[in-house]
Amino acid sequence: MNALRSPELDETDWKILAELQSDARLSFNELSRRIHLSAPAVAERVRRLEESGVIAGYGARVDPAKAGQPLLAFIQLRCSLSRCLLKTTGADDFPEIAEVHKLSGEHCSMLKVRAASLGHLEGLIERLGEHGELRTHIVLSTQYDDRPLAPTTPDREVSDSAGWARPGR
Amino acid sequence: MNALRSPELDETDWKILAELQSDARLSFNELSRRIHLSAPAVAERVRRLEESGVIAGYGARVDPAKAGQPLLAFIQLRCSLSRCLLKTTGADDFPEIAEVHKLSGEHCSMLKVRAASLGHLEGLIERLGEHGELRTHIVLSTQYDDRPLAPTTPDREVSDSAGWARPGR
DNA sequence: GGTGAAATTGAGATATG
DNA sequence: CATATCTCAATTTCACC
Repeated sequence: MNALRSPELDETDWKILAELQSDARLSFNELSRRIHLSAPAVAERVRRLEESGVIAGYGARVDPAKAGQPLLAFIQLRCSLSRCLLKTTGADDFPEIAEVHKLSGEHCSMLKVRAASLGHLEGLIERLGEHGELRTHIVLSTQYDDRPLAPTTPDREVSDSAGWARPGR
Repeated sequence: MNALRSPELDETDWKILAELQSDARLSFNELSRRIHLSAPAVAERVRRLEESGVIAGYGARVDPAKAGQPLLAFIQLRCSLSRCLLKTTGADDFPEIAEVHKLSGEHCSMLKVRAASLGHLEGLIERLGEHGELRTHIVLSTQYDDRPLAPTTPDREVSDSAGWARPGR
């Protein structure tokens, strides 16, 4: 179910990912033109990226505001350890929940929710309040939403092991 | 540049959006089959959804962990009002920033960032710290990430105006 | 990884029920 | 507005260099 080796992505792979993240419907022809490679070569790379799971899928990006849900909020849930949300009730009961992350710190969860109106958001918060104490941050505006994943600059990763040499030799 | 009327999305539109969010590469034929409509009708609806901006685009979903950036964190930035991030320095200098939201409350911003390692994250936090006091929440695990936008259940929106009747009559 | 050609597939338009 | 069919164009994929 997993790729064997670490999916080391080279520069070409990142070019492909950049193009495909901004337009999932590019044909191999067009894609090969943009990154200056032959179509079969690109197809092979894309196939590998899909199989290894780096590319998880292709989806339409829906503008929440244009779709009638202009309000965005982050909600921190401080719930008793095992009675967290999604254990007592599925998240399917809350279509307005876009993301759920388990946080370090005080056994909290971070929710990202969307709502159609302040009234709607108020009701949602009330329903969520039953699962624990919560702290709500209402978003006033969004500068960047879901920016495409870009390669990490390798020059800064060196400090990961705090400069220790490998014990090998 | 804008649609004239409010983009009232009916049930069929939401079916289309659901399918397209989970698979952006569906052909009109396949799509029409799934929602039980004719291909031309579907094509017309999709065209309208694109033109009105409800569908903002189509993109590949990249798995950050599989792409070498397994760490996720939320960072609240408490910066002096006008010297907020993205005014002194562009966000292009920070490829690891996935989202930037301006928050209500204490003039804060909410950042969502991804990193390759704890060392990488540490360096990022240091660099961000120059823009103001910050509070970091490291994500331990993610239950839901970017769930597809779903229609808001209309039964709860009624309470928006707190039950007041229209003054018309 | 590049090049070529053949086969499959989907888009668009038209005419009809 | 749904259906059917047709045509055209585009892309995928294969075999070989």
